[in-house]
Amino acid sequence: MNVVVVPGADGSGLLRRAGEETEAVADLAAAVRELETRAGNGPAGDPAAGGDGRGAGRSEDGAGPGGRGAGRGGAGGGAGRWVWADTREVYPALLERGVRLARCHDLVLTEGLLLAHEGRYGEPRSVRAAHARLHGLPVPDDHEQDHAGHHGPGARQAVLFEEERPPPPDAGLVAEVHADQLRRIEATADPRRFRLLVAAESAGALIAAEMAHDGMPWRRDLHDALLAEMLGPRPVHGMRPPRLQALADEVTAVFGTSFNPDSVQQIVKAFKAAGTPVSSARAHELKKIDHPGVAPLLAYRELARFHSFHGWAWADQWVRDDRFRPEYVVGGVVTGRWATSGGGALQIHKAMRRVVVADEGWTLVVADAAQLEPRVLAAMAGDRGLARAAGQADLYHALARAFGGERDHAKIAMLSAMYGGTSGDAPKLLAVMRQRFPEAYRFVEDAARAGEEGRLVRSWLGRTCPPPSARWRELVSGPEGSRAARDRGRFTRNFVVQATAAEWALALMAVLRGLLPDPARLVFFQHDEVMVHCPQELAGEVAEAVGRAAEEATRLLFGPTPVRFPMEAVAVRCYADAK
DNA sequence: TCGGAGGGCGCC
DNA sequence: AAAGGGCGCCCTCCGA
Repeated sequence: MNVVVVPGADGSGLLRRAGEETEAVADLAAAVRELETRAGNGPAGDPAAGGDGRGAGRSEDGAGPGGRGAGRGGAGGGAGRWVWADTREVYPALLERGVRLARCHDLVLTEGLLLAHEGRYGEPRSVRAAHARLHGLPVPDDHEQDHAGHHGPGARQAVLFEEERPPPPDAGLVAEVHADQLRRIEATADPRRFRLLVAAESAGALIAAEMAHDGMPWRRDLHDALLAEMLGPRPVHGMRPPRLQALADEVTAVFGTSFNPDSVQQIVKAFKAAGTPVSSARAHELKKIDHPGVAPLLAYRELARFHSFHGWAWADQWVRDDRFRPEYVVGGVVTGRWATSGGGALQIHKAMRRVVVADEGWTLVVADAAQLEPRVLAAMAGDRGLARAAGQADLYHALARAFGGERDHAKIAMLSAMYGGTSGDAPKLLAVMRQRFPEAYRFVEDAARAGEEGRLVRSWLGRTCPPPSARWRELVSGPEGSRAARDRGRFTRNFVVQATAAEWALALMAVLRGLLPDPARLVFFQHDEVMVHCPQELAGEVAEAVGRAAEEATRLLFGPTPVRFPMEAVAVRCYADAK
């Protein structure tokens, strides 16, 4: 049975079960826990669990979402769900109380998916807005509480705008919007797929909150040691670290005293004055010329980037108690990939992986989907030849013969087809692809054509791309029109593949979450890669769950298909040791 | 003083 | 002739 939840002040809230009156409860977490347990989703957490984030990642947090029986808590199930406006407004507080839930329906995320599908991309997604649309009333703007701008743990508690926030909608209104969404889902082109999309997106919202709660293991002592090794001792605020200053001095000595190595303009000007002009200040441009300033400048830039992205200040803000807790934004990318609103979790430099170390007696199970996007294309397009190759562990190797025996040529052909590449050997290789894999070729070409003509495209499950802007429509009928059309064609061409790959990954995580034995926890997700933190003795079981989740995600999306989605999991003590 | 644009580059 | 998808983040620069 579905239960509507509206959070109130001081841990209270409203609950409304289908067909019943709204019930006000003083302790929302306790009431939710009680109902979740009764619904057979397993213990929803230990009442004694405190709010200590680090401890919560360990053991006293109680069983997860139904423990190992909660496979149905994944993306598929049609059983009861918690229905609420926005997972980010409800779930973190429940997690603090040790409550974990199997399934939810996130109305704001779903509204976004539905609006886009209905060709109304970008309209306000709030429950109030949805309700107003439903009744033909004036639609309020989304009250932007996205917390972007004030980053850092605790930003969510920022009281700055507390006064201006409208009171939460009543539970009846929420239930009404939910019912309307269910109707609209049934009206989509393929309701089964769209239901799956909504379930996966909502599961993603739960997972994102849980990962922020549990945090990724992050050894601050190792991080500090790494920084000291690369940059020297920590400087006072605003100063360059010693190693960085030394490189800056070196560059300045070459170019003159007022030279700022962070200034692109000055770099280009300086190389021009030196008689070695460059078309840009990019590393690969600078590497082409012979000048004594190049080496120290590039070394400076690399270190400077490290200092500002992953330095002491970053760690102060994002790492606490040896846990990195970024803020994920589910569906933050138009293709359905996640984004982050702080912490840069999806751009963590590979060199930082050596500070990601499992707790004592625990291990990290790391798995990534190999060659996910071409496999997704093979499955979507129903191309027999490509699907046969995608049945192999190394898709590009299996394709090599079709492209004259060169694995690299097969790879360039596939990437060019998916990204719209046309440089180098791409045209020649795409001609081969068109001949040998006509359905796959046509699939991406059709998507590109749709984009060029200003039409919308959809992912496999029904996520819909944004419409072209008014500016684009202007441009496309002007003198530079073909350029604008091509750009949008490349976007839609890539959208269908990237968005479906994101769906597969979401489904994988949703299923995996339900299969994980307690107290194993998902702690990191990056597009096609997941990390689970678990006691060493569970590593084998977790690795096996990853494989099963990949198979189940494939079955949920594509049904029977010869395409394989290999997901090899390795158990490592340190992230840097994975692959 | 602040915000946006653009460059550059890390991740997928 | 060249031409490549999606992001976030930090920096400089420039104009309101």
